[in-house]
Amino acid sequence: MLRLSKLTDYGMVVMAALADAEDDTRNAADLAAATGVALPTVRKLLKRLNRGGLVNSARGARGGYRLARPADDISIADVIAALEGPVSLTECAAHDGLCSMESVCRLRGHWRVINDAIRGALADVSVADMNRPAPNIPLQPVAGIASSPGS
Amino acid sequence: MLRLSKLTDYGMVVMAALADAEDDTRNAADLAAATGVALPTVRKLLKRLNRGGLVNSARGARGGYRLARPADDISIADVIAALEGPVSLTECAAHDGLCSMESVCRLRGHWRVINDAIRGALADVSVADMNRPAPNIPLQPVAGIASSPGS
DNA sequence: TTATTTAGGACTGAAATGGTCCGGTATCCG
DNA sequence: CGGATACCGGACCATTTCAGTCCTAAATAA
Repeated sequence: MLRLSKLTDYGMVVMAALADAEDDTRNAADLAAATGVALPTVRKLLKRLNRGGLVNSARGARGGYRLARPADDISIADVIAALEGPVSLTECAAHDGLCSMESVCRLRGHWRVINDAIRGALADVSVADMNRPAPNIPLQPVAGIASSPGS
Repeated sequence: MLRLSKLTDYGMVVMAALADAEDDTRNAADLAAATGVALPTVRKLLKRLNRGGLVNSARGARGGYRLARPADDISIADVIAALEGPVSLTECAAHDGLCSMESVCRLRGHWRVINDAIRGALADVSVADMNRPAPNIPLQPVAGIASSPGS
Protein backbone atom coordinates (compact mmCIF):
# COMPACT_ATOMS: atom_id res chain seq x y z
CA MET A 1 0.00 0.00 0.00
CA LEU A 2 3.04 2.18 -0.22
CA ARG A 3 2.88 2.83 3.46
CA LEU A 4 5.57 4.34 5.59
CA SER A 5 6.43 2.53 8.78
CA LYS A 6 4.59 3.23 12.00
CA LEU A 7 7.84 4.43 13.50
CA THR A 8 8.14 7.09 10.84
CA ASP A 9 4.58 8.10 11.43
CA TYR A 10 5.27 8.53 15.13
CA GLY A 11 8.46 10.31 14.23
CA MET A 12 6.49 12.95 12.40
CA VAL A 13 4.27 13.39 15.43
CA VAL A 14 7.30 13.86 17.63
CA MET A 15 8.83 16.34 15.22
CA ALA A 16 5.60 18.27 15.16
CA ALA A 17 5.60 18.38 18.94
CA LEU A 18 9.16 19.65 18.93
CA ALA A 19 8.18 22.30 16.45
CA ASP A 20 5.55 23.56 18.86
CA ALA A 21 8.19 25.06 21.09
CA GLU A 22 10.93 25.51 18.62
CA ASP A 23 13.51 26.98 20.97
CA ASP A 24 12.82 25.06 24.13
CA THR A 25 14.70 21.94 24.98
CA ARG A 26 12.32 19.10 25.74
CA ASN A 27 13.21 15.71 27.08
CA ALA A 28 11.95 12.36 25.91
CA ALA A 29 9.47 11.94 28.75
CA ASP A 30 7.95 15.30 27.98
CA LEU A 31 7.49 14.45 24.37
CA ALA A 32 6.05 11.06 25.17
CA ALA A 33 3.43 12.70 27.36
CA ALA A 34 2.69 15.33 24.77
CA THR A 35 2.28 12.92 21.91
CA GLY A 36 0.88 9.79 23.50
CA VAL A 37 3.69 7.70 22.03
CA ALA A 38 5.33 5.20 24.39
CA LEU A 39 8.43 6.54 26.07
CA PRO A 40 10.95 3.92 24.89
CA THR A 41 9.71 4.42 21.37
CA VAL A 42 10.11 8.16 21.64
CA ARG A 43 13.64 7.63 22.84
CA LYS A 44 14.44 5.44 19.89
CA LEU A 45 12.99 7.93 17.49
CA LEU A 46 14.89 10.84 18.95
CA LYS A 47 18.14 8.97 18.72
CA ARG A 48 17.63 8.33 15.06
CA LEU A 49 16.49 11.85 14.40
CA ASN A 50 19.59 13.07 16.14
CA ARG A 51 21.83 10.89 14.04
CA GLY A 52 20.08 12.17 10.99
CA GLY A 53 20.91 15.71 12.02
CA LEU A 54 17.33 16.83 12.43
CA VAL A 55 17.46 17.47 16.15
CA ASN A 56 20.18 18.53 18.55
CA SER A 57 20.59 16.74 21.82
CA ALA A 58 21.84 17.93 25.17
CA ARG A 59 22.86 15.42 27.79
CA GLY A 60 22.64 15.62 31.53
CA ALA A 61 20.14 17.13 33.88
CA ARG A 62 17.92 19.62 32.10
CA GLY A 63 19.04 18.11 28.87
CA GLY A 64 16.79 17.10 26.02
CA TYR A 65 16.20 17.75 22.37
CA ARG A 66 15.31 20.56 20.08
CA LEU A 67 15.10 21.02 16.35
CA ALA A 68 18.43 21.46 14.65
CA ARG A 69 16.92 23.88 12.15
CA PRO A 70 13.79 25.95 11.90
CA ALA A 71 10.75 23.76 11.31
CA ASP A 72 10.34 25.45 7.96
CA ASP A 73 13.64 24.04 6.81
CA ILE A 74 12.89 20.44 7.70
CA SER A 75 10.89 18.56 5.14
CA ILE A 76 8.93 15.39 5.44
CA ALA A 77 11.40 13.80 3.09
CA ASP A 78 14.13 14.64 5.59
CA VAL A 79 12.26 12.93 8.38
CA ILE A 80 11.59 9.86 6.29
CA ALA A 81 15.20 9.71 5.22
CA ALA A 82 16.39 9.93 8.81
CA LEU A 83 14.06 7.23 10.04
CA GLU A 84 13.93 4.73 7.24
CA GLY A 85 16.46 5.75 4.66
CA PRO A 86 16.00 7.70 1.47
CA VAL A 87 12.86 7.32 -0.57
CA SER A 88 13.21 4.72 -3.29
CA LEU A 89 10.21 2.86 -4.55
CA THR A 90 12.13 0.00 -6.04
CA GLU A 91 15.39 -1.69 -5.26
CA CYS A 92 16.79 -0.83 -8.66
CA ALA A 93 16.09 2.86 -8.27
CA ALA A 94 18.43 3.03 -5.32
CA HIS A 95 21.38 0.81 -6.15
CA ASP A 96 23.10 -0.44 -9.23
CA GLY A 97 23.78 -4.03 -9.99
CA LEU A 98 21.37 -5.65 -7.56
CA CYS A 99 18.86 -6.77 -10.15
CA SER A 100 19.87 -9.39 -12.67
CA MET A 101 17.52 -7.97 -15.25
CA GLU A 102 18.95 -4.53 -14.93
CA SER A 103 20.51 -4.33 -18.33
CA VAL A 104 17.39 -5.34 -20.19
CA CYS A 105 14.75 -3.78 -17.99
CA ARG A 106 12.99 -0.89 -19.63
CA LEU A 107 11.27 0.07 -16.43
CA ARG A 108 14.23 1.15 -14.42
CA GLY A 109 14.72 4.60 -15.80
CA HIS A 110 11.05 5.31 -15.37
CA TRP A 111 11.15 4.33 -11.74
CA ARG A 112 13.91 6.78 -11.11
CA VAL A 113 11.83 9.60 -12.51
CA ILE A 114 8.79 8.64 -10.48
CA ASN A 115 10.98 8.33 -7.45
CA ASP A 116 12.31 11.79 -7.87
CA ALA A 117 8.83 13.14 -8.32
CA ILE A 118 7.63 11.65 -5.08
CA ARG A 119 10.70 12.67 -3.21
CA GLY A 120 10.17 16.15 -4.57
CA ALA A 121 6.60 16.22 -3.39
CA LEU A 122 7.65 15.15 0.07
CA ALA A 123 10.47 17.66 0.10
CA ASP A 124 7.97 20.41 -0.55
CA VAL A 125 6.15 19.89 2.72
CA SER A 126 7.88 21.04 5.87
CA VAL A 127 7.37 20.06 9.47
CA ALA A 128 6.04 23.55 10.01
CA ASP A 129 3.43 22.93 7.35
CA MET A 130 2.36 19.75 9.06
CA ASN A 131 1.94 21.63 12.29
CA ARG A 132 -0.56 24.13 11.02
CA PRO A 133 -4.02 23.64 12.43
CA ALA A 134 -6.47 23.52 9.54
CA PRO A 135 -5.51 20.95 6.96
CA ASN A 136 -8.68 20.85 4.96
CA ILE A 137 -7.48 23.31 2.40
CA PRO A 138 -4.99 21.43 0.23
CA LEU A 139 -1.44 22.64 0.49
CA GLN A 140 -0.69 24.63 -2.58
CA PRO A 141 2.62 23.36 -3.93
CA VAL A 142 1.67 19.75 -3.59
CA ALA A 143 -1.91 19.81 -4.71
CA GLY A 144 -0.80 20.92 -8.13
CA ILE A 145 0.57 17.53 -8.95
CA ALA A 146 -2.69 15.70 -9.05
CA SER A 147 -4.08 18.11 -11.56
CA SER A 148 -1.53 17.45 -14.26
CA PRO A 149 -2.85 16.12 -17.56
CA GLY A 150 -1.44 12.55 -17.81
CA SER A 151 -2.91 9.03 -17.63
CA MET B 1 12.47 3.90 2.60
CA LEU B 2 8.99 4.14 1.25
CA ARG B 3 9.55 1.13 -0.91
CA LEU B 4 6.91 -0.87 -2.68
CA SER B 5 7.03 -4.61 -2.26
CA LYS B 6 9.10 -6.79 -4.53
CA LEU B 7 5.92 -8.45 -5.67
CA THR B 8 4.57 -5.16 -6.90
CA ASP B 9 7.81 -4.48 -8.65
CA TYR B 10 7.58 -7.80 -10.45
CA GLY B 11 3.95 -7.11 -11.11
CA MET B 12 4.89 -4.04 -13.08
CA VAL B 13 7.34 -6.07 -15.10
CA VAL B 14 4.66 -8.60 -15.89
CA MET B 15 2.21 -5.90 -16.84
CA ALA B 16 4.79 -4.37 -19.11
CA ALA B 17 5.32 -7.72 -20.77
CA LEU B 18 1.59 -8.10 -21.28
CA ALA B 19 1.48 -4.65 -22.80
CA ASP B 20 4.04 -5.74 -25.37
CA ALA B 21 1.46 -7.82 -27.16
CA GLU B 22 -1.64 -6.10 -26.07
CA ASP B 23 -4.12 -8.30 -27.88
CA ASP B 24 -2.51 -11.69 -27.57
CA THR B 25 -3.41 -14.03 -24.80
CA ARG B 26 -0.32 -15.21 -23.01
CA ASN B 27 -0.09 -17.85 -20.34
CA ALA B 28 1.80 -17.71 -17.10
CA ALA B 29 4.70 -19.83 -18.32
CA ASP B 30 5.19 -17.54 -21.29
CA LEU B 31 5.30 -14.49 -19.13
CA ALA B 32 7.67 -16.10 -16.68
CA ALA B 33 10.06 -16.84 -19.51
CA ALA B 34 9.73 -13.37 -20.94
CA THR B 35 10.33 -11.58 -17.68
CA GLY B 36 12.68 -13.83 -15.78
CA VAL B 37 10.34 -13.93 -12.82
CA ALA B 38 9.77 -17.36 -11.26
CA LEU B 39 6.71 -19.13 -12.58
CA PRO B 40 4.84 -19.61 -9.29
CA THR B 41 5.35 -15.96 -8.55
CA VAL B 42 4.03 -14.95 -11.93
CA ARG B 43 0.98 -17.07 -11.32
CA LYS B 44 0.33 -15.42 -8.01
CA LEU B 45 0.71 -12.00 -9.53
CA LEU B 46 -1.63 -12.71 -12.39
CA LYS B 47 -4.30 -13.97 -10.05
CA ARG B 48 -4.18 -10.78 -8.07
CA LEU B 49 -4.10 -8.64 -11.17
CA ASN B 50 -7.12 -10.51 -12.41
CA ARG B 51 -9.00 -9.93 -9.19
CA GLY B 52 -8.11 -6.30 -9.42
CA GLY B 53 -9.65 -6.16 -12.86
CA LEU B 54 -6.46 -5.23 -14.66
CA VAL B 55 -6.19 -8.38 -16.73
CA ASN B 56 -8.71 -10.79 -18.17
CA SER B 57 -8.16 -14.48 -17.81
CA ALA B 58 -9.18 -17.41 -19.96
CA ARG B 59 -9.11 -20.87 -18.50
CA GLY B 60 -8.41 -24.12 -20.17
CA ALA B 61 -6.14 -25.13 -22.98
CA ARG B 62 -4.91 -22.14 -24.94
CA GLY B 63 -6.04 -19.96 -22.12
CA GLY B 64 -4.02 -17.25 -20.50
CA TYR B 65 -4.15 -13.59 -19.74
CA ARG B 66 -4.35 -10.29 -21.49
CA LEU B 67 -4.82 -6.71 -20.41
CA ALA B 68 -8.36 -5.79 -19.51
CA ARG B 69 -7.91 -2.31 -20.94
CA PRO B 70 -5.46 -0.57 -23.24
CA ALA B 71 -2.11 -0.13 -21.56
CA ASP B 72 -2.64 3.59 -21.78
CA ASP B 73 -5.60 3.34 -19.47
CA ILE B 74 -3.84 1.40 -16.74
CA SER B 75 -1.84 3.48 -14.35
CA ILE B 76 0.88 2.52 -11.97
CA ALA B 77 -1.46 3.48 -9.16
CA ASP B 78 -3.89 0.86 -10.47
CA VAL B 79 -1.24 -1.81 -10.41
CA ILE B 80 -0.14 -0.90 -6.91
CA ALA B 81 -3.72 -0.87 -5.72
CA ALA B 82 -4.37 -4.30 -7.20
CA LEU B 83 -1.27 -5.84 -5.68
CA GLU B 84 -0.95 -4.22 -2.32
CA GLY B 85 -4.03 -2.15 -1.76
CA PRO B 86 -4.59 1.53 -2.29
CA VAL B 87 -1.79 3.98 -1.66
CA SER B 88 -1.93 5.36 1.85
CA LEU B 89 1.20 6.54 3.54
CA THR B 90 -0.18 6.32 7.04
CA GLU B 91 -2.74 4.17 8.74
CA CYS B 92 -4.86 7.15 9.59
CA ALA B 93 -5.03 8.36 6.02
CA ALA B 94 -6.82 5.19 5.00
CA HIS B 95 -9.18 4.34 7.79
CA ASP B 96 -11.06 6.18 10.48
CA GLY B 97 -10.96 5.34 14.11
CA LEU B 98 -7.86 3.19 14.17
CA CYS B 99 -5.64 5.74 15.85
CA SER B 100 -6.42 6.76 19.39
CA MET B 101 -4.96 10.19 18.84
CA GLU B 102 -7.09 10.81 15.83
CA SER B 103 -9.21 13.54 17.31
CA VAL B 104 -6.32 15.62 18.50
CA CYS B 105 -3.79 14.91 15.77
CA ARG B 106 -3.12 17.90 13.58
CA LEU B 107 -1.16 15.84 11.12
CA ARG B 108 -3.90 13.70 9.78
CA GLY B 109 -5.46 16.10 7.35
CA HIS B 110 -2.06 16.90 5.95
CA TRP B 111 -1.28 13.26 5.33
CA ARG B 112 -4.42 12.93 3.30
CA VAL B 113 -3.34 15.76 1.06
CA ILE B 114 0.12 14.36 0.58
CA ASN B 115 -1.37 10.98 -0.04
CA ASP B 116 -3.57 12.31 -2.77
CA ALA B 117 -0.65 14.10 -4.34
CA ILE B 118 1.38 10.93 -4.53
CA ARG B 119 -1.51 8.86 -5.73
CA GLY B 120 -2.07 11.51 -8.35
CA ALA B 121 1.51 11.34 -9.49
CA LEU B 122 1.31 7.58 -9.78
CA ALA B 123 -2.00 7.79 -11.57
CA ASP B 124 -0.38 9.99 -14.17
CA VAL B 125 1.98 7.31 -15.36
CA SER B 126 0.53 4.46 -17.39
CA VAL B 127 1.80 0.99 -18.07
CA ALA B 128 2.25 2.09 -21.66
CA ASP B 129 4.50 4.90 -20.44
CA MET B 130 6.59 2.45 -18.49
CA ASN B 131 7.02 0.35 -21.56
CA ARG B 132 8.58 3.02 -23.71
CA PRO B 133 12.24 2.42 -24.42
CA ALA B 134 14.19 5.54 -23.54
CA PRO B 135 13.55 6.68 -20.00
CA ASN B 136 16.39 9.11 -19.63
CA ILE B 137 14.32 12.06 -20.60
CA PRO B 138 12.08 12.74 -17.62
CA LEU B 139 8.40 12.18 -18.23
CA GLN B 140 6.84 15.56 -18.62
CA PRO B 141 3.82 15.64 -16.33
CA VAL B 142 5.64 14.13 -13.43
CA ALA B 143 9.05 15.71 -13.73
CA GLY B 144 7.70 19.16 -12.97
CA ILE B 145 7.16 18.24 -9.37
CA ALA B 146 10.77 17.64 -8.53
CA SER B 147 11.83 21.06 -9.68
CA SER B 148 9.93 22.92 -7.01
CA PRO B 149 11.93 24.61 -4.27
CA GLY B 150 11.73 22.12 -1.38
CA SER B 151 14.40 21.19 1.19
C1' DT C 1 -12.09 -37.76 -22.70
C1' DT C 2 -7.70 -35.89 -22.05
C1' DA C 3 -4.40 -32.33 -21.88
C1' DT C 4 -4.01 -27.72 -20.70
C1' DT C 5 -4.42 -23.76 -17.97
C1' DT C 6 -6.30 -20.76 -14.49
C1' DA C 7 -8.66 -20.26 -9.47
C1' DG C 8 -8.30 -20.46 -4.76
C1' DG C 9 -6.13 -21.22 -0.83
C1' DA C 10 -2.82 -23.32 2.49
C1' DC C 11 1.72 -23.45 3.90
C1' DT C 12 6.68 -22.34 5.07
C1' DG C 13 11.03 -20.05 5.91
C1' DA C 14 13.12 -15.71 6.15
C1' DA C 15 13.18 -11.04 7.07
C1' DA C 16 11.59 -6.76 8.82
C1' DT C 17 9.22 -4.24 12.32
C1' DG C 18 7.76 -2.40 16.65
C1' DG C 19 8.75 -2.16 21.03
C1' DT C 20 11.61 -2.80 25.31
C1' DC C 21 15.55 -2.79 28.27
C1' DC C 22 20.33 -2.24 29.95
C1' DG C 23 25.02 -0.41 30.94
C1' DG C 24 27.65 3.71 29.98
C1' DT C 25 28.52 8.62 29.86
C1' DA C 26 27.83 13.53 30.08
C1' DT C 27 25.81 17.44 32.54
C1' DC C 28 23.58 20.10 36.08
C1' DC C 29 22.85 21.40 40.89
C1' DG C 30 23.23 21.36 45.72
C1' DC D 1 32.42 16.48 45.22
C1' DG D 2 28.39 13.48 44.71
C1' DG D 3 23.98 12.38 43.38
C1' DA D 4 20.26 12.86 40.19
C1' DT D 5 19.02 13.56 35.56
C1' DA D 6 18.93 12.48 30.78
C1' DC D 7 20.93 11.11 26.54
C1' DC D 8 23.84 7.27 23.83
C1' DG D 9 24.73 3.02 21.84
C1' DG D 10 23.45 -1.27 21.34
C1' DA D 11 21.31 -5.83 22.30
C1' DC D 12 17.21 -8.27 22.52
C1' DC D 13 12.62 -10.49 21.63
C1' DA D 14 7.89 -11.30 20.02
C1' DT D 15 5.07 -10.52 16.32
C1' DT D 16 3.89 -9.66 11.88
C1' DT D 17 4.65 -9.39 7.14
C1' DC D 18 6.55 -10.97 2.93
C1' DA D 19 8.20 -13.79 -0.81
C1' DG D 20 7.84 -17.81 -2.66
C1' DT D 21 6.02 -22.61 -3.32
C1' DC D 22 2.71 -26.22 -3.76
C1' DC D 23 -1.73 -28.69 -4.10
C1' DT D 24 -6.51 -29.59 -5.40
C1' DA D 25 -10.53 -28.09 -8.02
C1' DA D 26 -12.71 -26.17 -12.02
C1' DA D 27 -13.04 -24.75 -16.80
C1' DT D 28 -12.00 -25.06 -21.66
C1' DA D 29 -10.10 -26.63 -26.23
C1' DA D 30 -9.04 -30.31 -29.20
